[in-house]
Amino acid sequence: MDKITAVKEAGAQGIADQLAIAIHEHRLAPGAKLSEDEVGEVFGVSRTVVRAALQILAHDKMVDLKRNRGAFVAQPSVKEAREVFEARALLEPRTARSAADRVTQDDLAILARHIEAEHAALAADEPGRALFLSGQFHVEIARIADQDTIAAFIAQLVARSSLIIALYWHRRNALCESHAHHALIDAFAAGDGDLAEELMKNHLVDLVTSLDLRNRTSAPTTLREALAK
Amino acid sequence: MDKITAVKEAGAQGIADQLAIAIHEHRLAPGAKLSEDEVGEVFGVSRTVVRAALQILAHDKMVDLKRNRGAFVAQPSVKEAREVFEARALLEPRTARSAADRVTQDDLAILARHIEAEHAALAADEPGRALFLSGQFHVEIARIADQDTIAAFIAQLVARSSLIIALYWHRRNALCESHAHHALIDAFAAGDGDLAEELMKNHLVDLVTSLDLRNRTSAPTTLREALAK
DNA sequence: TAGAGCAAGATCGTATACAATCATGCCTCC
DNA sequence: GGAGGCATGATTGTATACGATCTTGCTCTA
Repeated sequence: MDKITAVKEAGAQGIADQLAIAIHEHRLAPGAKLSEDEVGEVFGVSRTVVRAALQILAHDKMVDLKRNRGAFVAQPSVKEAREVFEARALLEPRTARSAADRVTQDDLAILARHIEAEHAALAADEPGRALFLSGQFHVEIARIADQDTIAAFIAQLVARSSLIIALYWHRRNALCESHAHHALIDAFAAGDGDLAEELMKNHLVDLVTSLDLRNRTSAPTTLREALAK
Repeated sequence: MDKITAVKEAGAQGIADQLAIAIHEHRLAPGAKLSEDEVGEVFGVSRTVVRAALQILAHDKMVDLKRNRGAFVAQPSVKEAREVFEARALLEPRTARSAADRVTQDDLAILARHIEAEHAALAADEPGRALFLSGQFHVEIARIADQDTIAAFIAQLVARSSLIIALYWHRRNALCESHAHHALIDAFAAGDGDLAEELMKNHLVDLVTSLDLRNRTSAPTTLREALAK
């Protein structure tokens, strides 16, 4: 309730942020319908501002806007999933290197707190929130590199990655992420750009290989899949 | 008139596209005001859809939305300009390599037509249109690489580059672009990914060095600049 | 005469009302 | 009994009206 009034003051962007976090934390599953009336009622605003929020999310590819049908949480296809991680592979390693060159003690403390919060979320049995924080870790690195433009791209790609993980997650090794992030912090602390770039590259490869991206389950195959079973 | 009715059917995205092209072709200068009423009257739609179009452009950083003030064509800062070309340097060379591996005869013909149209625009004394086509050449390469996600990023970066060029263009050597693009086509035709990647890398460096990004003229310095003169 | 306060105009932000479109269930006809 | 068509309900698309905020020019006072 308190959160909602704060959101109302922030306008459409605030509502978009709240919805994005809910999607990011897997509290809204891919394919879920976001009715304008319903969302508006929840946040206590009219459809006008809800529509603006949904447009923001649609532009970030987090929801699909179907004409005269409504807004649905996006269901990235296998091709889209590959493309997202392809883009991350181009952007993030070099950005991690830049971050290693510019990182400050304050930045290191912030990153450490991120990991701490992630562990706390896992301990509290909130895996969705842990995943969200794990993603924010990557965005924070771009911020440290002082690259706002690239950071915006990475933020979008991380959010889409969350949807991809919701759809295609296969291996259940939640711990590997933390180790990779810890190793990155160590590389930052040592100011080792080469190592940071390499670690990030490998970390992204690990992420992709933990997914099941064989071309069987495409986006609009839900009904066919139910049939096959 | 004919164009406007077509846009009206395309809705907000159509209006956003038209405005984006006008900005891209330097027919709308950085800082120009885009009044909702005025735009709505021009396209024959209400403010509702105009607002949606302006939001799309704002999300792509082509217009600045100032609360209770209105929408203005963006004026990228020097920092933003550097960041845009930094991002392009990360994305485009590797994408050019992928394109070289996947290019077809049809693709080569399309690229050739792009350059042809660019020359025609220059001959017709439409340098803005030539610049627009020159940018689309880069987007087309991402499309050839079959990377829709990266292509969307590059499209945004190219559009922002157009604003940056409008603000910071220095050297007046319009021909170098065509040569670089011709060389890229040759590399594609030869299927030489290494060469394509290197050519694109150098091409982007050339673009940056043709700009004057010394930190004197920041975004909100228009009045101070007028004073100094 | 210069500056501060105020008021009027313009423009944006939001809500609501109406129109258009699509999905779904029912009815009729074959 | 099944399939096609139609009507109804729900939901989105668009326009318009009203309220909030900012700009700007005027006036009054020191």
